[in-house]
Amino acid sequence: MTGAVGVKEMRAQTAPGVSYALARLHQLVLAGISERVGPHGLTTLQFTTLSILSRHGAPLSTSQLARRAFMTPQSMSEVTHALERKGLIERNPDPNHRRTLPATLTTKGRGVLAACEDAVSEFEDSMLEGFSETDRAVFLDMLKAAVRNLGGGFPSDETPSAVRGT
Amino acid sequence: MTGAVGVKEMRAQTAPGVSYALARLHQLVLAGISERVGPHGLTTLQFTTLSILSRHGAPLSTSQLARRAFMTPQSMSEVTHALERKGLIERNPDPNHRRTLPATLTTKGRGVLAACEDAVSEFEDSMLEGFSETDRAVFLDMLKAAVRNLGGGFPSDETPSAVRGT
DNA sequence: CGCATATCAGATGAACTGAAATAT
DNA sequence: CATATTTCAGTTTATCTGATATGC
Repeated sequence: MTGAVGVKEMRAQTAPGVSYALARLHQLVLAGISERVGPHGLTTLQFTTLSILSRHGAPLSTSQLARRAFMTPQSMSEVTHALERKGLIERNPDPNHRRTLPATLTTKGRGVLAACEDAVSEFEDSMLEGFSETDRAVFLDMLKAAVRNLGGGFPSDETPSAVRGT
Repeated sequence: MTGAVGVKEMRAQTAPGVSYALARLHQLVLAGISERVGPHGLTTLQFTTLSILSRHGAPLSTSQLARRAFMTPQSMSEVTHALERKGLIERNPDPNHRRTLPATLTTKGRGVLAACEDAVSEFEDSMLEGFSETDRAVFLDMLKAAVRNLGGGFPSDETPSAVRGT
Protein backbone atom coordinates (compact mmCIF):
# COMPACT_ATOMS: atom_id res chain seq x y z
CA MET A 1 0.00 0.00 0.00
CA THR A 2 2.90 2.31 0.59
CA GLY A 3 4.72 1.55 -2.63
CA ALA A 4 3.99 2.66 -6.14
CA VAL A 5 3.59 6.34 -5.56
CA GLY A 6 4.34 8.49 -8.54
CA VAL A 7 1.44 9.46 -10.69
CA LYS A 8 -0.50 10.28 -7.57
CA GLU A 9 2.16 12.61 -6.33
CA MET A 10 2.11 14.53 -9.55
CA ARG A 11 -1.62 14.87 -9.42
CA ALA A 12 -1.59 15.92 -5.82
CA GLN A 13 0.56 18.85 -6.72
CA THR A 14 -1.64 19.86 -9.59
CA ALA A 15 -5.15 19.66 -8.25
CA PRO A 16 -6.67 20.36 -4.86
CA GLY A 17 -6.66 17.13 -2.89
CA VAL A 18 -9.69 15.43 -1.43
CA SER A 19 -8.93 16.77 2.03
CA TYR A 20 -8.66 20.31 0.78
CA ALA A 21 -11.90 20.14 -1.17
CA LEU A 22 -13.55 18.54 1.81
CA ALA A 23 -12.40 21.27 4.15
CA ARG A 24 -13.59 23.95 1.77
CA LEU A 25 -16.98 22.32 1.38
CA HIS A 26 -17.37 21.88 5.09
CA GLN A 27 -16.62 25.53 5.59
CA LEU A 28 -19.29 26.53 3.09
CA VAL A 29 -21.79 24.09 4.54
CA LEU A 30 -21.26 25.40 8.04
CA ALA A 31 -21.76 28.94 6.86
CA GLY A 32 -24.80 27.96 4.83
CA ILE A 33 -26.52 26.08 7.61
CA SER A 34 -25.71 28.82 10.05
CA GLU A 35 -27.36 31.27 7.69
CA ARG A 36 -30.46 29.14 7.43
CA VAL A 37 -30.99 28.28 11.08
CA GLY A 38 -29.79 31.59 12.49
CA PRO A 39 -33.07 33.37 11.72
CA HIS A 40 -34.79 30.70 13.80
CA GLY A 41 -32.59 31.58 16.73
CA LEU A 42 -30.32 28.55 16.54
CA THR A 43 -26.63 27.97 16.07
CA THR A 44 -25.49 25.14 13.87
CA LEU A 45 -24.61 23.05 16.87
CA GLN A 46 -27.94 23.69 18.53
CA PHE A 47 -29.69 22.66 15.36
CA THR A 48 -27.59 19.51 15.13
CA THR A 49 -28.38 18.70 18.73
CA LEU A 50 -32.10 19.05 18.18
CA SER A 51 -31.79 16.85 15.10
CA ILE A 52 -29.99 14.17 17.03
CA LEU A 53 -32.60 14.26 19.72
CA SER A 54 -35.43 14.09 17.23
CA ARG A 55 -33.83 11.31 15.22
CA HIS A 56 -33.30 9.22 18.29
CA GLY A 57 -36.95 9.44 19.15
CA ALA A 58 -36.40 9.01 22.87
CA PRO A 59 -35.01 11.34 25.55
CA LEU A 60 -31.22 11.65 25.76
CA SER A 61 -29.10 12.96 28.58
CA THR A 62 -26.49 15.65 28.07
CA SER A 63 -23.73 13.06 28.20
CA GLN A 64 -25.42 10.90 25.62
CA LEU A 65 -25.93 13.89 23.36
CA ALA A 66 -22.29 14.82 23.81
CA ARG A 67 -21.16 11.40 22.61
CA ARG A 68 -23.36 11.62 19.55
CA ALA A 69 -22.10 15.08 18.71
CA PHE A 70 -18.52 14.03 19.46
CA MET A 71 -17.76 16.52 22.15
CA THR A 72 -17.31 16.67 25.90
CA PRO A 73 -20.32 16.67 28.22
CA GLN A 74 -19.18 20.05 29.51
CA SER A 75 -19.42 21.58 26.06
CA MET A 76 -22.72 19.95 25.32
CA SER A 77 -23.97 21.20 28.64
CA GLU A 78 -23.87 24.74 27.33
CA VAL A 79 -25.93 23.71 24.35
CA THR A 80 -28.61 21.92 26.32
CA HIS A 81 -28.87 24.79 28.78
CA ALA A 82 -29.30 27.22 25.92
CA LEU A 83 -31.95 25.07 24.31
CA GLU A 84 -33.69 24.74 27.64
CA ARG A 85 -33.65 28.49 28.15
CA LYS A 86 -35.26 28.93 24.76
CA GLY A 87 -37.95 26.44 25.68
CA LEU A 88 -37.04 24.05 22.89
CA ILE A 89 -36.24 21.12 25.13
CA GLU A 90 -37.23 20.04 28.62
CA ARG A 91 -35.05 18.15 31.02
CA ASN A 92 -36.97 16.13 33.52
CA PRO A 93 -35.55 13.76 36.10
CA ASP A 94 -35.54 10.17 35.03
CA PRO A 95 -37.65 8.05 37.40
CA ASN A 96 -35.10 5.22 37.13
CA HIS A 97 -31.86 7.15 37.23
CA ARG A 98 -32.18 9.95 39.73
CA ARG A 99 -28.92 11.48 38.60
CA THR A 100 -29.65 11.92 34.90
CA LEU A 101 -31.77 14.59 33.31
CA PRO A 102 -32.86 13.30 29.90
CA ALA A 103 -33.81 16.00 27.42
CA THR A 104 -37.02 15.90 25.44
CA LEU A 105 -38.18 18.09 22.60
CA THR A 106 -40.98 20.45 23.51
CA THR A 107 -43.75 21.22 21.07
CA LYS A 108 -42.08 24.52 20.38
CA GLY A 109 -38.79 22.72 19.85
CA ARG A 110 -40.39 20.36 17.38
CA GLY A 111 -41.76 23.33 15.47
CA VAL A 112 -38.50 25.21 15.31
CA LEU A 113 -36.66 22.07 14.34
CA ALA A 114 -39.10 21.33 11.53
CA ALA A 115 -38.69 24.84 10.17
CA CYS A 116 -34.92 24.54 10.32
CA GLU A 117 -34.93 21.14 8.70
CA ASP A 118 -36.92 22.52 5.83
CA ALA A 119 -34.48 25.37 5.42
CA VAL A 120 -31.46 23.10 5.64
CA SER A 121 -33.01 20.63 3.26
CA GLU A 122 -33.43 23.41 0.74
CA PHE A 123 -29.85 24.36 1.31
CA GLU A 124 -28.65 20.82 0.71
CA ASP A 125 -30.69 20.69 -2.45
CA SER A 126 -28.96 23.77 -3.73
CA MET A 127 -25.62 22.29 -2.77
CA LEU A 128 -26.40 19.12 -4.69
CA GLU A 129 -27.95 20.79 -7.70
CA GLY A 130 -27.20 18.78 -10.78
CA PHE A 131 -26.81 15.59 -8.77
CA SER A 132 -29.21 12.83 -9.75
CA GLU A 133 -30.85 10.85 -7.00
CA THR A 134 -28.26 8.18 -7.66
CA ASP A 135 -25.44 10.70 -7.44
CA ARG A 136 -26.71 11.87 -4.09
CA ALA A 137 -26.84 8.35 -2.79
CA VAL A 138 -23.37 7.60 -4.12
CA PHE A 139 -21.99 10.77 -2.59
CA LEU A 140 -23.45 9.98 0.79
CA ASP A 141 -22.23 6.39 0.59
CA MET A 142 -18.74 7.57 -0.21
CA LEU A 143 -18.74 9.97 2.69
CA LYS A 144 -19.89 7.22 5.00
CA ALA A 145 -17.35 4.78 3.60
CA ALA A 146 -14.55 7.27 4.21
CA VAL A 147 -15.75 7.77 7.76
CA ARG A 148 -15.75 4.04 8.37
CA ASN A 149 -12.30 3.67 6.82
CA LEU A 150 -11.03 6.14 9.37
CA GLY A 151 -12.45 4.11 12.18
CA GLY A 152 -15.26 6.54 12.75
CA GLY A 153 -18.89 5.77 12.85
CA PHE A 154 -22.26 7.26 13.42
CA PRO A 155 -23.57 6.59 16.89
CA SER A 156 -27.07 6.50 15.52
CA ASP A 157 -27.63 3.25 17.33
CA GLU A 158 -25.30 3.93 20.23
CA THR A 159 -21.63 3.45 19.60
CA PRO A 160 -20.43 0.29 21.31
CA SER A 161 -17.37 1.71 23.03
CA ALA A 162 -14.77 2.93 20.57
CA VAL A 163 -15.17 6.65 20.38
CA ARG A 164 -12.55 7.72 22.83
CA GLY A 165 -10.35 8.57 19.90
CA THR A 166 -6.67 9.39 20.31
CA MET B 1 -38.56 24.57 -5.42
CA THR B 2 -40.42 24.68 -2.14
CA GLY B 3 -43.15 22.28 -3.09
CA ALA B 4 -43.12 18.51 -3.39
CA VAL B 5 -41.32 17.62 -0.23
CA GLY B 6 -42.25 14.30 1.22
CA VAL B 7 -40.16 11.29 0.47
CA LYS B 8 -37.06 13.30 1.09
CA GLU B 9 -38.27 14.34 4.50
CA MET B 10 -38.80 10.77 5.51
CA ARG B 11 -35.34 9.81 4.41
CA ALA B 12 -33.79 12.75 6.16
CA GLN B 13 -35.20 11.50 9.43
CA THR B 14 -33.97 8.00 8.88
CA ALA B 15 -30.38 8.32 7.75
CA PRO B 16 -27.60 10.77 8.55
CA GLY B 17 -27.78 13.58 6.02
CA VAL B 18 -25.00 14.58 3.70
CA SER B 19 -24.11 17.54 5.88
CA TYR B 20 -23.85 15.41 8.97
CA ALA B 21 -21.66 12.81 7.29
CA LEU B 22 -19.56 15.57 5.83
CA ALA B 23 -19.05 17.18 9.21
CA ARG B 24 -18.10 13.89 10.76
CA LEU B 25 -15.63 13.12 8.00
CA HIS B 26 -14.11 16.56 8.20
CA GLN B 27 -13.62 16.11 11.91
CA LEU B 28 -11.84 12.79 11.38
CA VAL B 29 -9.73 14.19 8.56
CA LEU B 30 -8.63 17.15 10.65
CA ALA B 31 -7.67 14.85 13.49
CA GLY B 32 -5.91 12.48 11.12
CA ILE B 33 -3.88 15.13 9.36
CA SER B 34 -3.03 16.76 12.65
CA GLU B 35 -1.75 13.40 13.84
CA ARG B 36 0.40 12.97 10.76
CA VAL B 37 1.93 16.43 10.54
CA GLY B 38 2.21 17.04 14.27
CA PRO B 39 5.35 14.89 14.61
CA HIS B 40 6.93 17.15 11.98
CA GLY B 41 6.20 20.17 14.13
CA LEU B 42 3.30 21.51 12.12
CA THR B 43 -0.32 22.27 12.76
CA THR B 44 -2.86 21.40 10.11
CA LEU B 45 -3.16 25.03 9.10
CA GLN B 46 0.59 25.45 8.88
CA PHE B 47 0.78 22.38 6.69
CA THR B 48 -2.00 23.69 4.48
CA THR B 49 -0.24 27.01 4.18
CA LEU B 50 3.00 25.40 3.11
CA SER B 51 1.07 23.33 0.58
CA ILE B 52 -0.57 26.39 -0.87
CA LEU B 53 2.75 28.11 -1.16
CA SER B 54 4.36 25.11 -2.78
CA ARG B 55 1.50 24.54 -5.17
CA HIS B 56 1.57 28.13 -6.29
CA GLY B 57 5.21 27.85 -7.17
CA ALA B 58 5.93 31.52 -6.63
CA PRO B 59 6.21 33.65 -3.48
CA LEU B 60 2.96 34.76 -1.87
CA SER B 61 2.39 37.53 0.64
CA THR B 62 0.56 36.96 3.90
CA SER B 63 -2.54 38.62 2.49
CA GLN B 64 -2.49 36.44 -0.58
CA LEU B 65 -2.05 33.35 1.53
CA ALA B 66 -4.92 34.48 3.71
CA ARG B 67 -7.25 34.71 0.75
CA ARG B 68 -6.31 31.25 -0.43
CA ALA B 69 -6.85 29.79 3.01
CA PHE B 70 -10.07 31.75 3.41
CA MET B 71 -9.15 33.68 6.47
CA THR B 72 -8.21 37.20 7.52
CA PRO B 73 -4.68 38.51 6.95
CA GLN B 74 -4.37 38.98 10.70
CA SER B 75 -4.97 35.32 11.34
CA MET B 76 -2.68 34.19 8.58
CA SER B 77 -0.06 36.52 9.94
CA GLU B 78 0.30 34.30 12.99
CA VAL B 79 0.84 31.31 10.74
CA THR B 80 3.48 32.92 8.57
CA HIS B 81 5.32 34.25 11.60
CA ALA B 82 5.32 30.78 13.13
CA LEU B 83 6.59 29.24 9.92
CA GLU B 84 9.25 31.89 9.68
CA ARG B 85 10.35 31.25 13.25
CA LYS B 86 10.72 27.57 12.42
CA GLY B 87 12.82 28.45 9.40
CA LEU B 88 10.42 26.86 6.94
CA ILE B 89 9.72 30.01 5.00
CA GLU B 90 11.54 33.25 4.35
CA ARG B 91 9.94 36.61 3.85
CA ASN B 92 12.03 38.99 1.83
CA PRO B 93 11.04 42.43 0.66
CA ASP B 94 9.70 42.54 -2.84
CA PRO B 95 11.86 44.77 -5.07
CA ASN B 96 8.74 46.04 -6.82
CA HIS B 97 6.38 46.48 -3.92
CA ARG B 98 8.27 47.83 -0.98
CA ARG B 99 5.31 47.22 1.31
CA THR B 100 4.81 43.50 0.77
CA LEU B 101 6.85 40.66 2.17
CA PRO B 102 6.32 37.64 -0.07
CA ALA B 103 7.01 34.31 1.57
CA THR B 104 9.18 31.65 -0.02
CA LEU B 105 9.78 28.07 1.02
CA THR B 106 13.23 27.43 2.41
CA THR B 107 15.09 24.23 1.67
CA LYS B 108 14.19 23.06 5.13
CA GLY B 109 10.57 24.01 4.51
CA ARG B 110 10.53 22.02 1.31
CA GLY B 111 11.87 19.01 3.16
CA VAL B 112 9.35 19.18 5.98
CA LEU B 113 6.53 19.74 3.54
CA ALA B 114 7.56 16.73 1.46
CA ALA B 115 7.62 14.53 4.52
CA CYS B 116 4.20 15.79 5.60
CA GLU B 117 2.76 15.34 2.14
CA ASP B 118 3.89 11.74 2.15
CA ALA B 119 2.29 11.16 5.52
CA VAL B 120 -0.92 12.89 4.53
CA SER B 121 -1.02 11.04 1.24
CA GLU B 122 -0.82 7.78 3.13
CA PHE B 123 -3.57 8.98 5.36
CA GLU B 124 -5.80 9.81 2.41
CA ASP B 125 -5.10 6.42 0.94
CA SER B 126 -6.30 4.79 4.12
CA MET B 127 -9.34 7.01 4.12
CA LEU B 128 -10.17 6.00 0.57
CA GLU B 129 -9.39 2.33 0.95
CA GLY B 130 -11.68 0.32 -1.23
CA PHE B 131 -12.18 3.23 -3.63
CA SER B 132 -11.12 2.52 -7.19
CA GLU B 133 -9.21 5.20 -9.04
CA THR B 134 -12.49 6.09 -10.70
CA ASP B 135 -14.26 6.29 -7.35
CA ARG B 136 -11.62 8.65 -6.07
CA ALA B 137 -12.01 10.88 -9.08
CA VAL B 138 -15.78 10.82 -8.80
CA PHE B 139 -15.63 11.64 -5.12
CA LEU B 140 -13.34 14.58 -5.70
CA ASP B 141 -15.46 15.79 -8.58
CA MET B 142 -18.57 15.65 -6.44
CA LEU B 143 -16.90 17.58 -3.65
CA LYS B 144 -15.79 20.22 -6.10
CA ALA B 145 -19.22 20.35 -7.72
CA ALA B 146 -20.85 20.91 -4.35
CA VAL B 147 -18.39 23.69 -3.61
CA ARG B 148 -19.18 25.38 -6.89
CA ASN B 149 -22.91 25.00 -6.33
CA LEU B 150 -22.50 26.91 -3.10
CA GLY B 151 -20.79 29.73 -4.91
CA GLY B 152 -17.42 28.78 -3.54
CA GLY B 153 -14.32 28.11 -5.50
CA PHE B 154 -10.70 27.32 -5.22
CA PRO B 155 -8.51 30.37 -5.56
CA SER B 156 -5.82 28.28 -7.17
CA ASP B 157 -5.49 30.86 -9.88
CA GLU B 158 -6.36 33.91 -7.79
CA THR B 159 -9.96 34.56 -6.97
CA PRO B 160 -11.27 37.42 -9.09
CA SER B 161 -13.04 39.39 -6.37
CA ALA B 162 -15.94 37.50 -4.89
CA VAL B 163 -14.70 36.08 -1.64
CA ARG B 164 -15.85 38.75 0.73
CA GLY B 165 -18.65 36.43 1.76
CA THR B 166 -21.55 37.52 3.97
C1' DC C 1 -15.91 0.39 45.23
C1' DG C 2 -15.85 1.60 40.38
C1' DC C 3 -18.07 4.01 36.91
C1' DA C 4 -21.20 7.49 34.84
C1' DT C 5 -23.46 11.84 35.24
C1' DA C 6 -23.93 16.75 36.06
C1' DT C 7 -22.01 20.99 37.04
C1' DC C 8 -18.71 24.61 38.70
C1' DA C 9 -14.47 26.78 37.54
C1' DG C 10 -10.52 28.07 35.06
C1' DA C 11 -7.43 27.67 31.00
C1' DT C 12 -6.50 27.81 26.18
C1' DG C 13 -6.46 28.54 21.30
C1' DA C 14 -7.99 30.00 17.11
C1' DA C 15 -10.31 32.88 14.98
C1' DC C 16 -12.30 37.62 14.74
C1' DT C 17 -12.83 43.26 14.59
C1' DG C 18 -10.68 47.72 14.99
C1' DA C 19 -7.15 50.92 14.11
C1' DA C 20 -2.72 52.85 12.50
C1' DA C 21 1.33 53.24 9.42
C1' DT C 22 3.06 52.61 4.88
C1' DA C 23 3.13 52.09 0.03
C1' DT C 24 1.11 52.11 -4.92
C1' DC D 1 -7.33 60.06 -2.94
C1' DA D 2 -8.62 55.18 -2.95
C1' DT D 3 -6.95 50.81 -2.32
C1' DA D 4 -3.93 47.21 -0.45
C1' DT D 5 -0.56 45.34 2.91
C1' DT D 6 1.41 44.79 7.33
C1' DT D 7 1.16 44.86 12.10
C1' DC D 8 -0.43 46.12 16.92
C1' DA D 9 -4.00 45.53 20.18
C1' DG D 10 -8.10 43.91 22.15
C1' DT D 11 -12.01 40.67 22.04
C1' DT D 12 -14.99 37.04 21.31
C1' DT D 13 -16.39 32.30 21.08
C1' DA D 14 -15.88 27.67 21.27
C1' DT D 15 -13.74 24.29 22.80
C1' DC D 16 -10.96 21.80 26.43
C1' DT D 17 -9.06 19.99 31.27
C1' DG D 18 -9.62 19.71 36.23
C1' DA D 19 -12.24 19.02 40.32
C1' DT D 20 -16.42 17.98 43.08
C1' DA D 21 -20.88 15.96 44.31
C1' DT D 22 -24.21 12.69 43.46
C1' DG D 23 -26.11 8.29 42.23
C1' DC D 24 -26.15 3.41 40.44
